[in-house]
Amino acid sequence: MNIYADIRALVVDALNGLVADGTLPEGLDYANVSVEPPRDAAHGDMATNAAMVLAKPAKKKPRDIAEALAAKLGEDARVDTADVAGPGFLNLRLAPAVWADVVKAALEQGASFGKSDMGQGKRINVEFVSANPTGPLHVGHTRGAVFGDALAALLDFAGYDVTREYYINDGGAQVDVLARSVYLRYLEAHGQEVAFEDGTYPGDYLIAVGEALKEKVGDAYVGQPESVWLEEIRDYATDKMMGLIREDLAALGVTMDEFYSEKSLYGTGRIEAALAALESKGLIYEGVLEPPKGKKPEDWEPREQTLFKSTEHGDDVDRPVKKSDGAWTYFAPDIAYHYDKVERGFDALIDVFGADHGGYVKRMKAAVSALSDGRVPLDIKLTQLVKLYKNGEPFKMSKRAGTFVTLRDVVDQVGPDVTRFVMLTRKNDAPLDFDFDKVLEQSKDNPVFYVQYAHARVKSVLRKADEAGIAVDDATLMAADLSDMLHPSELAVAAKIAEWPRLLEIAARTNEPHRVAFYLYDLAGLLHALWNKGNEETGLRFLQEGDPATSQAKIALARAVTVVISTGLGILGVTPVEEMR
RNA sequence: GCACCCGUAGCUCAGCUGGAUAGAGCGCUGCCCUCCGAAGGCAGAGGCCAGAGGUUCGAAUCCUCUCGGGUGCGCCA
Repeated sequence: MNIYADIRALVVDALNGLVADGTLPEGLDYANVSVEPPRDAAHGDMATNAAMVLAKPAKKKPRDIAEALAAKLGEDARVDTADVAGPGFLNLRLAPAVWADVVKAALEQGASFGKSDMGQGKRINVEFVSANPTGPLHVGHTRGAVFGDALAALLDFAGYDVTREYYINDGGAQVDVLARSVYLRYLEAHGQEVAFEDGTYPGDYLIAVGEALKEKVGDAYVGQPESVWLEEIRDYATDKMMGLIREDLAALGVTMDEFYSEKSLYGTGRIEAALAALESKGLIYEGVLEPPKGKKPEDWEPREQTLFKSTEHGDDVDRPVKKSDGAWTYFAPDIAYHYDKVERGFDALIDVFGADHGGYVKRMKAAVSALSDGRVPLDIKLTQLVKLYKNGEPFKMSKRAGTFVTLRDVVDQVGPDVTRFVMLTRKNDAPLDFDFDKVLEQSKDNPVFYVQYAHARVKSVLRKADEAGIAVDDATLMAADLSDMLHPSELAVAAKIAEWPRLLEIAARTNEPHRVAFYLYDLAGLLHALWNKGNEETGLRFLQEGDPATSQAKIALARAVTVVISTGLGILGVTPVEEMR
């Protein structure tokens, strides 16, 4: 049940009625007609801009249309009043029964409340994390992981068929570096002194891998040249690293549907096939790129390369797919990978990258546009940096020394639920401050706590009601008489609940799961406000001593709040708590 | 030099395919509470939405330019 959609349908019906009786001309486009919550509650429950949007095409004054529309809408039982305001807004005040219905719908639909079919079962691929398989995930990856997983859940809830996918960069030079680093640890396991030069990974996490390798192959590789061991150690090490990464993701509660190997694209003709597809469209040529203006690289010299004419699809310059020595650039397998996604039949693609990859957005979009002839949209979401703090002090880390803060460090300290919620308290493209102490604080300043507390408070009421012998199962609550739910604080909560399906549609359409987190915070705030009012006006308390019927009506509203909070937290991947401890 | 992201209250940030008098938390000021319906409550001050043009009935939102911050810019993934 989406009350906004219902009322919009009502408005459209009324408009059609006006067309039928000749007040409005035929053939009007209603696309821009919207029904929204007004910014100021004094304006009513909902407002529509229909009169203003249609004034020009209908060649009528907005206020005239609004008044005619108001008369029609007033006939519906759901509309109490319809007032023309300002330049032609139509403010609607809805019948109390509408809010009662919303509460009941939430109870009836439970965990499905807010689900929609906007996705129409379309297949959508969300690629995220895709960290190099050279070590454990760090904080930056954590944000991408949480964002991608929540986005996937959000889209799933909105009716899409979602695939969560991880692209394993196991085909480039970085996995050779990994292999050499593991080899050093392997020698170390054999008691040798080794030095970690630049261009190797010094992190401690490879010690165990070196030792495990020794267990496996003994001294077979000691003193041997790279040609003997590189390939095998590389495969062995990337395997181990992916195991590590899967465990990290599991600790955060993230499960991928698909791990796609870059290496599987090599030597199988896949890259060649993707480029042939581009070539057949006349988008591949041999050419020489202009050096970037202003900042010219020291060793720049013109070279002929194989280029993808990405400028035909919105990029700024054409991009090389082959190096001057004939080897593929990293971009070539990326093209092949995205070609594969298109060929697997996805209707839409989403890539989640770190903000430092912002420079690749246009070329990836160009590639997908070209490969799918513009059929498959690709949205690329960038996640900004996470700045770590402890007690308000910046938390320094150095990747060179191998002392970076890992996903594990974060999850072990504050838990997966807190980690996930906090990561979504900012829009994806805004930097995020993460303070290890503040996120655990039990105070109103902490959104995680604030939302969980609202949920726990209601759960506590349900327990107390049960102890008092009042039935509070959903079936009973659904049957409660809500006609006395008239206090502004109660109606504000009900109205917020009514916004839930609409909020989800907006969040899914914009691919912005953070909106769910902000919404939950607002909803929790309204619940707390109502609760606080109950301190003074005892008639607003959920539990009314000796009056089961009234209690059940009040509790129905509260229970509906927990339905939305637990569903919302579920989308964010956070477990709602039953009580605060 | 070019591209992308960002610029909203003292601070950290929301702001719906363009909608009415631009919101929240912190901080600040004032009042209230000391009740396990605990982990505070209520109210108030505080804004040229970086700046200038443009489109529109209407712009924080869309377009152009300027300023400021971040990221990136062939043979690294």
